[in-house]
Amino acid sequence: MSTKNYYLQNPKFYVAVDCIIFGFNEGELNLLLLKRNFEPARGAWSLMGGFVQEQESVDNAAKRVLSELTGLTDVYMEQVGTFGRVDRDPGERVISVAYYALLNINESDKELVEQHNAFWVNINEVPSLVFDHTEMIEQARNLMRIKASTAPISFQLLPKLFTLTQLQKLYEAIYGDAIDKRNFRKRIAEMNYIEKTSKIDKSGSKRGAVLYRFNNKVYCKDKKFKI
Amino acid sequence: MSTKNYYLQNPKFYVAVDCIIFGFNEGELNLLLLKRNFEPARGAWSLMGGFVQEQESVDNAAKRVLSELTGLTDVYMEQVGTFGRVDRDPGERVISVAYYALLNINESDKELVEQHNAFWVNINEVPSLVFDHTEMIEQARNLMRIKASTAPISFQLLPKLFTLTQLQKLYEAIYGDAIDKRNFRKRIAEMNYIEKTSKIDKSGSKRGAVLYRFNNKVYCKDKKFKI
DNA sequence: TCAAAAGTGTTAAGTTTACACCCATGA
DNA sequence: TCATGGGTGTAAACTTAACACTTTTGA
Repeated sequence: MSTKNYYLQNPKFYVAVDCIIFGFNEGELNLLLLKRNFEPARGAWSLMGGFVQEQESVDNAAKRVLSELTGLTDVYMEQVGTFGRVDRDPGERVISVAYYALLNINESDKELVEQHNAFWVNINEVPSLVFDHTEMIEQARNLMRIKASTAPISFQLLPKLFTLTQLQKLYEAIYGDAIDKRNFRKRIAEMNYIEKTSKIDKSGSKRGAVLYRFNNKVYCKDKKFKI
Repeated sequence: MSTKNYYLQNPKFYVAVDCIIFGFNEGELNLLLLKRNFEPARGAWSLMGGFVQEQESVDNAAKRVLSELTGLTDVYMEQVGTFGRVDRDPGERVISVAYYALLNINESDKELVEQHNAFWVNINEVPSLVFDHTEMIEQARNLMRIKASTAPISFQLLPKLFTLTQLQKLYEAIYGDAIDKRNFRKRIAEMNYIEKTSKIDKSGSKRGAVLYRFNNKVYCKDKKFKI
């Protein structure tokens, strides 16, 4: 068999990417979902997705699709997995690679989001979704939870300066469980790459809370993280 | 835009699966690798792979490809991830989904393995591989290590009856690190789904070692596992 | 009789959890 | 002056890690 035939005798497929986009605002973990104003499945809720093109890697397709919706580049993304059931998309056979993204809601382009008819939805109030998108979210959420407990990815969801109460609320939303304030702060105090600044946030309380910052350079020295 | 056009304007791709096949024998963790006697990259080492076909899911393609090489069905497999760099396969653009499989070497069909020019290679002595297969193995190994510490998947690599020394050697191979015998056995003793049998294995020592068995029904009751 | 693998408990160190009050401030 | 969120330490429970000798038996 020639090298050429080795490929030629096999079928080709549409390959898509779907993005599970996490955002955090006012103590709530949200997902950015589309209320589809296009076919197929017009009117239904879905993840933001798109097709892989000839001259882009699958990873880059995910970045492009995310940027089409949010205007953001350089966003933290991680592959969740590939969904390849024959009938997962009833219109055509499409193999889809899911990615999750973590971003700061306030940095996203609100106009673009509106144009796409996309909405931030509380992670505990996700509506029914097309195809296997519910399963994708489930897997993404589990992966993200595990990763967030062992690597400092949660800061992607926060502004550069944040209070410890914000950080704790975020972890409570990720884990879906309350965390003891003193134990939490004890653990944070041990990570010297979570740096106290001299700035105070007065928006959340009368007394004001110290603002902290994640210092990636310091983190890279030991790379130990556990919450 | 019509529903039809929605798909039609997009390109299609070859989609492959590649299998990272783990086996355990005589205290060693091995991978089943091909010394390719076919194009492309004839003569080079690679993972066993194959193309996804029209009427099969991606998961089923992985199962089929594994079974073509080993004769085995109902093997424990898990998706590692999708590798989609544009030039990852220099012959043609191919998007590949990697899976790892855990099986008992002695149950595999030795004739089929030989026909494919495949060999069991110690995991610490893996040769250079084609394309991005080295990276696939790296990821698979990490995933498997994490999974093996929190779910009873290691038994897939052992015969139905096994000694505690075998089990310990297996975990030492998975973690690449020595384990304290008494602490290990203490942990095993707490898992009452790892059942002592009345059988003795005399092959590994003069004295003989008690054979144990994994009882999945008992495991399913509490599903707690941690090694 | 001895070499080789099987089997067996205790203690110290470290980690995790539970828990309650004072502080600063703006309204 | 009081309601609100910010900030702080200790002790008990639990988990993990370190460690060495006796047993059995076939060669």
